[in-house]
Amino acid sequence: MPKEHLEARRRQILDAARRCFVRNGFHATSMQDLLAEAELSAGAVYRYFGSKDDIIAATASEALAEVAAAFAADDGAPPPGLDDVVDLVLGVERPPLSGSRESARFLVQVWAEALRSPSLSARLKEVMAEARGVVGGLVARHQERGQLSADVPPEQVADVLMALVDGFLVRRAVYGHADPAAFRNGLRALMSVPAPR
Amino acid sequence: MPKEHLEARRRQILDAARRCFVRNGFHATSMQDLLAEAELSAGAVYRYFGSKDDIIAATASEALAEVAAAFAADDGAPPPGLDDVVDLVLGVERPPLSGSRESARFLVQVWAEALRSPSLSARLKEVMAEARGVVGGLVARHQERGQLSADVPPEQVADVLMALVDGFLVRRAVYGHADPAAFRNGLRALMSVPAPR
DNA sequence: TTGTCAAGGGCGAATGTTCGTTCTACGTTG
DNA sequence: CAACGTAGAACGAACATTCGCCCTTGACAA
Repeated sequence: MPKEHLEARRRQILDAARRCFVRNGFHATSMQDLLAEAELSAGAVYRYFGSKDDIIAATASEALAEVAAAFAADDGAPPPGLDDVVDLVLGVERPPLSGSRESARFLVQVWAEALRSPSLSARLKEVMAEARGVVGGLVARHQERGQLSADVPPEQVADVLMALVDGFLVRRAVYGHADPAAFRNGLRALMSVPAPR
Repeated sequence: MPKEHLEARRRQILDAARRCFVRNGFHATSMQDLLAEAELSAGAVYRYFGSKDDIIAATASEALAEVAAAFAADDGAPPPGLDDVVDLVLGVERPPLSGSRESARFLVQVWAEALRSPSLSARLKEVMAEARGVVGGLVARHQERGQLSADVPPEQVADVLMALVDGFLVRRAVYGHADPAAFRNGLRALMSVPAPR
């Protein structure tokens, strides 16, 4: 009886917490908000988590794990077109990262929280460093095939691609209007600009 | 006596508030933190601002005004190279927007806060819509000169450019390592990718 | 089958703290 | 002396967290 029930309760709490945090941010969400959303009492929740900070850390960590998984899944995959990389990472077809506007909103909150939590910041940098490696590898393979000028460090291109993803997430979370197809279209156009001067 | 002194006090409070908010976020900053940073008493601060929310709104609004000004300054300017647009907007030479890591951090906090404040969200969308118009205009002029394929709506390209800026800000704020020159370099490489397939 | 008991999950009022805000008394200045 | 700014103690509300009690559950003895 215990094992699976305990895990289910934990999930119930984390899911409720995520909904609250998406709606109101970490620090503007009170424990009472969270308890109401989870339909649980204070005593019950505190049996599973030691403090509110623990719950914040757990939800944030889970979200980052999803991001890491989304990038790791592309590692070693047959090298797609370079803008397909963006597609993948925008999660047009890959649910975890881009799930919906809620995921984007939550990630923005995580960024903000990482600005004041050293441990969260460390974990975030870790995840992004790994992702940079994966994307950098894809870029390098394109360079070997001559589809991209080879005299620029692959990491620099990877940084730009990942910044595009972050920027897209911001637009989806904050501004609302973020159509992946239109975005891809714009990027495609940008990628065909001739060298300057 | 009154006029300029009042304005100076207001500035003193807003500057202190900004420092606090950058350090700890809006809601994890207490009034006492703020009072200590401003070296003022509660009574003094509440003479200038009605509530903590007013202070949050004022600092956020000020930051957005700086962003708007940075974009507006480029309107009607002689059309630079398309990656120069990115330079401008990254603020390599334009202090207000990119000032430093602190500005980027503060903007991330503003994004997060906009997720729960309708009025701030509205103001943010307003500013970004205007910026989109400016950048879209620059893109359109490039299209007229044949420097960019003309069969794509300028706004779509503008969205990508602005997402790049947002993404760059995230990286500067959160991950620390964000060298504008390297970024520009990576983007330059990306912009010379031949058409796919 | 039925009665008993120990264990533990769950509850929600109570707790002490900290929050944002207000109020009154005290300089300071023109 | 009047008027204005400022300070800091004081206030109620709301916060995160704790604590003692209830109820359910499963094993076991009768």
